[in-house]
Amino acid sequence: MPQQQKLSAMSKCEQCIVREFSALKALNKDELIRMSECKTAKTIKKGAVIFEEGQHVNGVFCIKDGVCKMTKLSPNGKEQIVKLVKKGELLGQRSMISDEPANLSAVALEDMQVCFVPKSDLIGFFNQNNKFSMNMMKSICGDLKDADDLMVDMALKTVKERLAHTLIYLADTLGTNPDQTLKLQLSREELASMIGTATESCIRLLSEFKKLGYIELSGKNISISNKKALQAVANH
Amino acid sequence: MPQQQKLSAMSKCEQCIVREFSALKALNKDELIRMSECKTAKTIKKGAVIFEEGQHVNGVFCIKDGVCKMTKLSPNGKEQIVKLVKKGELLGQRSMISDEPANLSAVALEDMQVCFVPKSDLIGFFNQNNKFSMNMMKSICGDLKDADDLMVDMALKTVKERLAHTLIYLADTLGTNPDQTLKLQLSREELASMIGTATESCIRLLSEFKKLGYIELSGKNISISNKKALQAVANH
DNA sequence: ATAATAATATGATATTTATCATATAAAGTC
DNA sequence: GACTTTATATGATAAATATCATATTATTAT
Repeated sequence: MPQQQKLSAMSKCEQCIVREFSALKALNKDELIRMSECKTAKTIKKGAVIFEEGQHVNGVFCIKDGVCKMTKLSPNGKEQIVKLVKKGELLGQRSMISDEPANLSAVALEDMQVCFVPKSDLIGFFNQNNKFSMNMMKSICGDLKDADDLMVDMALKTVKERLAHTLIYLADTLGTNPDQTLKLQLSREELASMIGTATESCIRLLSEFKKLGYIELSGKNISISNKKALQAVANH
Repeated sequence: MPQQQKLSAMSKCEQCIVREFSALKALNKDELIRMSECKTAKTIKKGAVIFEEGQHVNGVFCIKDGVCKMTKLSPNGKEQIVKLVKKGELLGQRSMISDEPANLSAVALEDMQVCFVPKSDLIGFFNQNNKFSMNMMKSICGDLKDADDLMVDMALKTVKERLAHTLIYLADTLGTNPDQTLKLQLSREELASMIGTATESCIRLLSEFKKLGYIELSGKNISISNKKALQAVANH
């Protein structure tokens, strides 16, 4: 039963690649074995909601595979993508640590494999492993820096600059396929809601970049053909 | 020598009001006494730079009195105010915890009284007092939530909405004088750089709010005369 | 396959916001 | 106090962006 075997291997945190990333890398073998026992593995289909703004999460999701978007709804019903979270990263820490309902919704952009670790168990690790707490704090500090930077970009950069920047970010952070297209496929609406603009404006600027020879478009696939030029747009 | 006495009282963390706010409230009397010995009290004049983007801070400033702005310079030289930090709050934690140069500059908006606590001493408190670490983490999580929310506001709200929101925020968070004017006096340029717009646009919208009877202006003094109306503008 | 639906694309126009110009008022400086 | 500089204010205009309309192309469902 190779299928069964695979599932059994999957369930051991001490053998999971994800343990080498995020704050989890501070956990020792014993702690990882303990985590194996308290975690719940889940498969999440593309488009499914992992948790929603306002919901109590009460634990952390550890992303083994896939990417999700963190979004917030404005009073007038528009959705803003605040950040993307990918393989190797954690989800829901802020809400868990603050003991507050989630501030953002998490929605899968691809099929995902995640493990849920309940708060009670994590608090145990916090108390007995200082390096783990410290790592978690550093990781949240990184998120804070990113959020501040993004806020400044929103305030000071034009939509065109933000689109150029976002395309480079998508290529650098989430990678490209052998044919150079971005691995993560976003709808134009999603791309627009990452950069904070109307879908039509986003489409128009993509067309413009295409005409200038900076990118290529075919359906949902986007590839960067002149990264230097895009970078120049992004930085001024 | 009442003056001398006052100074001596000021130097004891265990008697400082600020200890009741921020993550410091988790420290016990012994720890506060220890902190008194390692801290350095400083007076900072309005307009003075506390630390600058890119600088290594290597500790935390504890604000006993006054307000400062945290700013970031864009590549094209424009300054964005990312947040205000006031009495009772800490300054420089993110940079210290991440072990990175400061991401933002801190500039006094009023005369300030602050105490600097070196990193080495704080790390000691982190290691021996779990509640302190946890409080610090919660406080940074709060900052992260604020940053995310601000980012969404920048992306989805108009300049008018952001100005209305900011005026209410200034009144609620930093208070008003007996004559109803906002306690914190910002230049039009600073107000504009909080909401992420051109100074002229900010001035124009202030005039508009004045004409509508929402606010009153006299020099640098701003007072809110119709909070409900402003709130309505801010929320839609 | 074909119809129905949703996503992408592009034009026309309105709105918002920035920029440039200039006037007035306030605050520092000698 | 007169002068200089800086901040505030407002008009005129340009640029950026949103909105509405409509076509075209993909996707999905039957």
